[in-house]
Amino acid sequence: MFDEIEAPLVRVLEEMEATGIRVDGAMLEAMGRDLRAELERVEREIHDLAGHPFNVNSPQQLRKVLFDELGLVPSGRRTQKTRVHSTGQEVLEALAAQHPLPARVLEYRELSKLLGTWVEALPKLIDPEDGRVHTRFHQLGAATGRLSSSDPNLQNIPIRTPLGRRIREAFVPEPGWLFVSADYSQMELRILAHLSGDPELIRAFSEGRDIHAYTAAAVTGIPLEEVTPELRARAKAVNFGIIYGMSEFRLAREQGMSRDEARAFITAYFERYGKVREYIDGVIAHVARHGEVRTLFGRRRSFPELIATEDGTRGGLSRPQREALVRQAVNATVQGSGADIIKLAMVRLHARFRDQGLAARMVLQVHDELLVEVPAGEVAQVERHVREVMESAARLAVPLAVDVRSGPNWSAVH
DNA sequence: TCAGATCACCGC
DNA sequence: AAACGCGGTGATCTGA
Repeated sequence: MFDEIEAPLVRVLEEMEATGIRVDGAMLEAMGRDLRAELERVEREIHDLAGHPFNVNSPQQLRKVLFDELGLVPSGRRTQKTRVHSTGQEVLEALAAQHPLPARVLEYRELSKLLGTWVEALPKLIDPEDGRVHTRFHQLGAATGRLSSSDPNLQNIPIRTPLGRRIREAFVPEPGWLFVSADYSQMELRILAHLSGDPELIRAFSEGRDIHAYTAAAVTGIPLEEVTPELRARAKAVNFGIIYGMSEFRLAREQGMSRDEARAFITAYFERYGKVREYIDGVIAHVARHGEVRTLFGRRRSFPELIATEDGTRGGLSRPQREALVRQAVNATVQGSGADIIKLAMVRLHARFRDQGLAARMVLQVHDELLVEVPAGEVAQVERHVREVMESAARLAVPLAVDVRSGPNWSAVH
């Protein structure tokens, strides 16, 4: 782990930080003008609906307007520390049925988030020397072995909404260069298939299936062709939820199912993917004995509090505390193995570019994606090298599939 | 003016 | 009592 991955990665990250990534400041300034105008319009609508002005950015003031003044019925969801009524996204979506204001607030929040966190912040961080933004990569920024990124964080640039995606358009290569983006397809589920050895999950990936649709069919017994988008979305939630140790409570809440339906779905999942259940139980037993878990390549994360005591007590932890640590331990094997694999790929890809005399250079890593800035004439070669290096970084029981695309900005490659 | 807590929300 | 893992950032609020 240290000699072959972390030690050589130091220089790779150092070079990526020094290289930075080019950001089109003028484009963001123009977006900023549009967004500010739009934000003011939405803000006026909100104030009209409330009957008076207030700071929409203040959950405290918003709470007062929604629940005291307009008399909307709270959902029951409370905030974490102060246990007051939440004004979070899910709550506002539900409240939208009662009054037009919550939907406007959701709109306001999207605009204000994009404007404040990226559109206004990024231009200030462009180095006037080279027109590029130089993030910091923290090699062990996450407890699982993942990188983190700060000042600015370039691992959480928007992509989900159309407006958000426009921010990615401002990330551009040098004139005459292109971006090549490569991302591991369903990386963590493939790792789970490998670690658990589950034959059904392995078959799905080996046959190149749409894993969420496949799971939906496998769990319900419905033929693959008859899986509806809604059913597929539920299966997708379960596929991810398994990696995170999701409860039936949350699945039910988020998918609009009853507790019984959610429980049945999860039960059916483990009946179909039995080795996944065994794998999770195996990790839990291992950490109870050794107080640590290991990833595919031997990275360790310590959980001393989870070592089983002689008398079977929980070592001073409440049940929720212990369960939270167990979820962390199980997830760390999967997420950490993903980190191992992409970090090794980065080390090898850097060496490959050097050995092949290519000018191409890695500029970003976003957990399962590498973004490379490439002279136009090298694109075809680099695409081949990137795919080859990433796909062969680990030999798993399933193929490690990589999607590779090139384009003129960071939005165009997705 | 500043630090820390809180809430909310962006990504994988 | 809590309920899905890993991060970072901005706005607000509070108190020094």
